[in-house]
Amino acid sequence: MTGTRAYHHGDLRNALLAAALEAIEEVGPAALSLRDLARRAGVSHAAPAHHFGDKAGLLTTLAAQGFDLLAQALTAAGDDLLAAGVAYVDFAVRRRAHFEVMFRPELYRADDAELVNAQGRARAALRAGVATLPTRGAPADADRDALAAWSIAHGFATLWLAGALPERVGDEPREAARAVLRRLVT
Amino acid sequence: MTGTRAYHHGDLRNALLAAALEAIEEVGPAALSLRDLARRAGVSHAAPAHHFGDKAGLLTTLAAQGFDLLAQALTAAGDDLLAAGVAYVDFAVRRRAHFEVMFRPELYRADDAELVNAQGRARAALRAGVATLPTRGAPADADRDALAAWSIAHGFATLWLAGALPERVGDEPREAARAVLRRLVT
DNA sequence: GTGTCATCTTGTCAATGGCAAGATAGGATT
DNA sequence: AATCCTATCTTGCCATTGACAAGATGACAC
Repeated sequence: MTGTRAYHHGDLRNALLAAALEAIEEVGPAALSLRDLARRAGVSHAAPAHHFGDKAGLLTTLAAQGFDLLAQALTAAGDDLLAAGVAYVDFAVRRRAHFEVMFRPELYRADDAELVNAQGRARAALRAGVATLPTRGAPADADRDALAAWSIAHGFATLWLAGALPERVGDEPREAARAVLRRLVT
Repeated sequence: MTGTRAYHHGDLRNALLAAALEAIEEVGPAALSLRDLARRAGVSHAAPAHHFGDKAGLLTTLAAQGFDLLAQALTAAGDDLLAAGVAYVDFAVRRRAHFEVMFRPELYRADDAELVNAQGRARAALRAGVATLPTRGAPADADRDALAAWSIAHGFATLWLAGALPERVGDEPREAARAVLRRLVT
């Protein structure tokens, strides 16, 4: 992979993004070091700046990528709300680096056009899943139901990632999430 | 407040903690700068190290303080689960700096004794509130119910803090939280 | 009055982000 | 084929930061 091409890396942009995902899984998005990424990719310390401007630029790209991947994952989960919730948690755990960046807007440029578009796609996919939830009470409660579903999935995912959950929950996020989400959905 | 006492500040430790809370609300816990805190308190750049060792030490103190405050807030909310959930969200919003540190364990020393104790108190207060939830199905579901309640409150709180919620949710976290939590509790 | 110790300062070093200026290469134009 | 052109990458630099070491100061005990 790391063929030492002289001067021109060939695919530095993607190599840096891949290295960033690795590094974020190790030390978190805030402690990310552009110079470390450059070392991992075998280029000089200033090379990343050309492709992303600054650290916020790189994280903006990752966040947009993340919202896009989340939209895909939710869409693939289909119309079943429970399945969508499990897919949400599964996404957070398997694409941990992306997920952690996505919900830390102080680290990236939240007004980036491509990012905002990807956010819209993810939001739409979320709403599509919630539409199958039997409305309790007035139909105007749809918004609240959507929020409740998003909240419980998001809360479980972040607590899982933070290591805040008791051990007896187990090490299988999908199963544990399904059991918890069922409490709201059924 | 900032009386320029020569050499001995008098209450530097607390002054630094207060400055840290301010700074975290402005730039987040990861971007916290010990030297900035020193400047805010009017002392030299190395003064914080004496009281907290390093940055992780200061954040460990804040996290422990936060779990303690959360335990108090949940206890004060009483036995009503809905009230406890609202108190949880209210805590996250009003004590944002504490809350953000608490759930970022990579920033502090998670094995600190005082911290672990405070975590235990918060956890106990949480469980006490959940005990009032009518168990659905087998009694062994109590754990799942507790997790579900914690997840939905935590998720709503973090989404609120991340600014991820749509504007139509409003600007009153307590009311919005009550509406969402009711979906699970009732 | 003296000693002792917590508190705080000054000085230093390595690492980082970001900027500026320059070097290189690959492709387009002629 | 020769030249230009532009994206890509490098080297060099500076300010900021966290952390450490050594020293200065003053409060308090005796």
